[in-house]
Amino acid sequence: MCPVKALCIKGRPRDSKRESAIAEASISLIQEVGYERCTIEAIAHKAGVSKATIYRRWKNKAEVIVHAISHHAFSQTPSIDTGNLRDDLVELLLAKVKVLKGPDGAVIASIMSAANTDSELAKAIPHSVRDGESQVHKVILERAIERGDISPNANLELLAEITPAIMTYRIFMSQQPVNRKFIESLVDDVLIPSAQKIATNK
Amino acid sequence: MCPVKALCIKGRPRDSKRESAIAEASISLIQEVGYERCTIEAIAHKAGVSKATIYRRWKNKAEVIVHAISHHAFSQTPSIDTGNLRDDLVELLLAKVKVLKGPDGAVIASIMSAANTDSELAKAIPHSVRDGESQVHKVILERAIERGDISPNANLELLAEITPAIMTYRIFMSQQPVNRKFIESLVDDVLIPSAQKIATNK
Amino acid sequence: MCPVKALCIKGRPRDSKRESAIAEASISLIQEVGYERCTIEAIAHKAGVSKATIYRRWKNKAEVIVHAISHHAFSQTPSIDTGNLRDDLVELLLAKVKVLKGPDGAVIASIMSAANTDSELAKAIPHSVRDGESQVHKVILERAIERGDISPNANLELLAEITPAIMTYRIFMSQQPVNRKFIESLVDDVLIPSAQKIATNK
Amino acid sequence: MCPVKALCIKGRPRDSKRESAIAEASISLIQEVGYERCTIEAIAHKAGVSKATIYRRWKNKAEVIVHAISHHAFSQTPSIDTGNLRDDLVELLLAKVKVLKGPDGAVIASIMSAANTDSELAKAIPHSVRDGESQVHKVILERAIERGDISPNANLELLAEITPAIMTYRIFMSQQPVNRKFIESLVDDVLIPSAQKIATNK
DNA sequence: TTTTAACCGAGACGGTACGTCACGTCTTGTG
DNA sequence: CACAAGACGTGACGTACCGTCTCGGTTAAAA
Repeated sequence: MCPVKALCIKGRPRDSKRESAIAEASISLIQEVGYERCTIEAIAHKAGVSKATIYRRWKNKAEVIVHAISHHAFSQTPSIDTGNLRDDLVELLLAKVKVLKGPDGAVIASIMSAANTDSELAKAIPHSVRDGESQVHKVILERAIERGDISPNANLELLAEITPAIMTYRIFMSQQPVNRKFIESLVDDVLIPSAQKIATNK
Repeated sequence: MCPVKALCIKGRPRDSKRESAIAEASISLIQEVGYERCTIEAIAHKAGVSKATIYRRWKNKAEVIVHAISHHAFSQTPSIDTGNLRDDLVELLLAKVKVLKGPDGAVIASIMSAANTDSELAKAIPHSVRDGESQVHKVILERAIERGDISPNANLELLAEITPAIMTYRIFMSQQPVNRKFIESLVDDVLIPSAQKIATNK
Repeated sequence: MCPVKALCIKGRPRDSKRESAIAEASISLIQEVGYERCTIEAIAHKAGVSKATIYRRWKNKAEVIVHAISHHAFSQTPSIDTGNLRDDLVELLLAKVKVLKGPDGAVIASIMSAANTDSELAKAIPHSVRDGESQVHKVILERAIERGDISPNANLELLAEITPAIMTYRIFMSQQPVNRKFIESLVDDVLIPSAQKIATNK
Repeated sequence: MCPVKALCIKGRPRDSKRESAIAEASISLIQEVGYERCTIEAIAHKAGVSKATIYRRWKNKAEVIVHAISHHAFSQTPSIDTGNLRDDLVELLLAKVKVLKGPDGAVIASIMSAANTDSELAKAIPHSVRDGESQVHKVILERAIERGDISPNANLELLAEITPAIMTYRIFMSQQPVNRKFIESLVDDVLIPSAQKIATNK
């Protein structure tokens, strides 16, 4: 007999393998057909799972997607070390564009849809996205600090936020090209000056 | 008889008043109930128009919205003149946040939905958004140039693109707060250093 | 475990009460407003059922109606016994006219619409109509045989088919009156001679 | 000046060629695609005419069809003369079946639809159908009278009505076969006994 | 000859019903 | 209880056809 009533869960326990199957199915469906045509029924079928099993765990399509995204290992930008900050940043951004235009791009785009529908829950998503992204940023920037390429006044967090913001904006909203030329001007005209700024007159 | 065959339009001409009625109805519905609950039937009813009249012009709900947005006059940020660049920018960004969180915020958010579904046509949208936004930017920056506050090396277009990008990202995607503190650090740590950068090491 | 695989029905079984509710709703709507104004949505609403539930079972409005009709118990002509064949037949036909002009008339008329659209499935309908009709016929004719009023050469099935045919034709197609005078001449000039015919010269 | 006001018709007169073009287009569309898919727009297009021109003349689709049918020359059964009544009738009915199963069959079937929808106006239609059909009947029957094959008591009109009724019923409603065997039993067991009946016991 | 009024083709328009699709819930039998 | 299967109510979608209307342009009788 179960001594602690509240912990005594009767019946068949949930199979945790289902969670991951559903998450994987969701992501690959988004990559294949896009968010709009990624239906719950299709996810269920692809995951070899029934709809009830999905809705027993999450109350919404949005939450299903949120969970899938937040457990998705986004393709990582490779570690970069050219020896100087400027070229490190350019290479990093070029690598990021490649990711955003690859299969994970559709996933990122779907975040934006989900975010609109489900503003409350969408809050949780970008952490995972940002966390992954900022890792490489940090390495590059820390190396630059050691070299003395970056002013101690620099706002590193903000710098790490600007790049995904402007690239997402260009690629998914204004549909403008994000080529090497644009990236170089972004690095030379914004990121480097900001990283090297002398003092705040605040 | 019509002298120029190609110009001789047969049949009852489309009533352009319908187009604008539909566009207005779409926008105000998005503002009232959001993109998801803005149905074609509701638009038709509000515009005093039949569904057929809508689908005769656009093949999709997405295209209807795209058209509506691209013809929408977004609320403008007021003209600002504090006398110095830094405060101009802070005031400008504060005003923009207000807009993005007001009724037009829902409209902007809906752009992101439409953009996913309708990547081809979505290209046309942001022009209207950017064009409106960049106007005030230009005034502020030009005034700063006259005062000598901005280096001739500054990349003004890029500067004008960063602000909407990061604000949209924060508000609609990462759901992070966009308060005075954040805006000030954005201005002081990124925009000003970039505007005043001395030379390109390219 | 289900021992017989083929009989093991998975998933929630269809609720057969829905079928009958839909059929009843269809028939009563046809009786009330006629075939043309009997919409699927109205049927669904009257049956307390959703459109999807209807379209899950039948692929067409026509098939819905076909099913409804083929499960409808048409109002029966009462049993008749005047003691002689001639008057039995006259009374029977008068009773039938009454039925065809009553609520079931609209239903019979709708058969003709459905039959045009849905020639394949319409085959199934008239069984129900004929089966009900022929019952009373048989009783009358068998009694007449016992009395010796009918020649053993008579083609009883054909006789039983002529009356609904000519009455349907008159009422629904040529819109001619079907009054007592017409019925008497039909009985005296066609049915009785045919029933009493002496021999086939074939 | 026009002396009789009522007769004074100004403006471009209606082109009567349109009426026939519309009627022909209607009939051939019914023959090709059936009543259900014979739309006003298709008729207009096929007749090289605008919808307005159609609705200027008739207020309904039903009336358009009614007019077309009532001006349609149904394919005639050929004149028959085998020398005896029984074989004349059999040949006649076989010829009629052929007609009903040919292109005009669809037209006849459409009458039934129109009759249901438009009970008021449908009254006018069958005259044209019956008139054409009864012609051949009459010739055959009159010849039989001359030969003395038919009793002077026979109800010829009723006889002429039974055949189309039962054949229409079989072909379009109960979908039963109308083959030579059925036709012979109809002639031998019903038509001939009725035609030769000795006296009315009325 | 000019005016006038109805005709005509084309196709926009409001309306109504259709048949489809996805969501999220519910109901079976089975493990 | 979990689970697969799939029925169910709901509500929006996009389509099709009806019958009306509004254009520019034509045609024949009336003035």
